Amino acid sequence: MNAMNKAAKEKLKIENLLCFSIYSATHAMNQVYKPLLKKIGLTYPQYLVMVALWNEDEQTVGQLGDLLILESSTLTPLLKRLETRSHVKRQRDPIDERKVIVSLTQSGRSLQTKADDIPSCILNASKFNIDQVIKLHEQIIELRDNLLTIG
Amino acid sequence: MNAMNKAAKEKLKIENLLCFSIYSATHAMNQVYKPLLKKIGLTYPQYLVMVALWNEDEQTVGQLGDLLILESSTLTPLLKRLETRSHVKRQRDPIDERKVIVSLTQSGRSLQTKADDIPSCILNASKFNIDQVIKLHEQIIELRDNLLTIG
DNA sequence: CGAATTTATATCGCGCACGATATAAATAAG
DNA sequence: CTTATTTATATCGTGCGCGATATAAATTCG
Repeated sequence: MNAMNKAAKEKLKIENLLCFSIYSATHAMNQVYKPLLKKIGLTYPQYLVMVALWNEDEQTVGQLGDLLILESSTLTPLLKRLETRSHVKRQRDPIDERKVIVSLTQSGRSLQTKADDIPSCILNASKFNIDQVIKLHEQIIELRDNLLTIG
Repeated sequence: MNAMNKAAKEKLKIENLLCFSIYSATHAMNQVYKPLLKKIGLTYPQYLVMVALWNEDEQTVGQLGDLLILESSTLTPLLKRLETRSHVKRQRDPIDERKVIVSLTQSGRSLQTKADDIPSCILNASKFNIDQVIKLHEQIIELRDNLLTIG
């Protein structure tokens, strides 16, 4: 192996690590969220759905899927679990019966207050300041959107 | 709500988005890897194990778990699937029968060549240059390790 | 209008990922 | 040496997450 190949290999290795760092950062993040969310009986993906609904109530499965970048095959069972715990209601749109409108119940709305301190706990755990967080966030969004626009 | 609270809410919202950006970036990354890995019949977590073994053959389940930050409850079934496809061999350490040593088969070694071009494909898809990748990688590793050192 | 196509959600199968627990080997303690 | 504890892996149950497919409503096209 010549120097050229070796340098190329190094580059590829570093790039490889980026994907692994994101992959393992997701798991780490989940570990921090888990005990906080356990108190209010939510998983992280369920929490994301609730955050989406707290921001804007009465969204269709499709809208939630577009926002969270998840398929109906992921959302439908998740939403059913949230419905079982009576945090959300699922009902067909009377105007377009193909759509299912997901809305908050009183129980779902009351969860918001209980979840209020979670973001600050996560920020503390990250040990990053706001500027770092904003910059990192922007870069990751850019990376993500680059990856998503392959086709 | 006063200005103070509003500013605080904004901060928390941005921080919230960081976690979501990492979460969705992981999914985006998986989408790019999937067609590339499909050609050689691996999933992304399986690919990570193979990369680990290509770097250093004959590692225990525990060593792989430490490296990839995964539990035995995740690795054992995954390694069994890799064994079924005859990419790896699993055998108890004769010196310490609690340990299971995972080693590459000829088939597993031959996969490395077939996987050679994957890292460059991912780098291209990211549309990032090496310097960006290195910096982003370092930040994410720092974030991840901060999150992992809560206890 | 009526058939073909598109759109929105749901179902199914498979592979993670982890917490809780089990099992068995190795080590420590008495 | 025997018992207790620790260590390493495996098993089980639950919840994602997605591709492939199904179903039914809405829209388009002839």
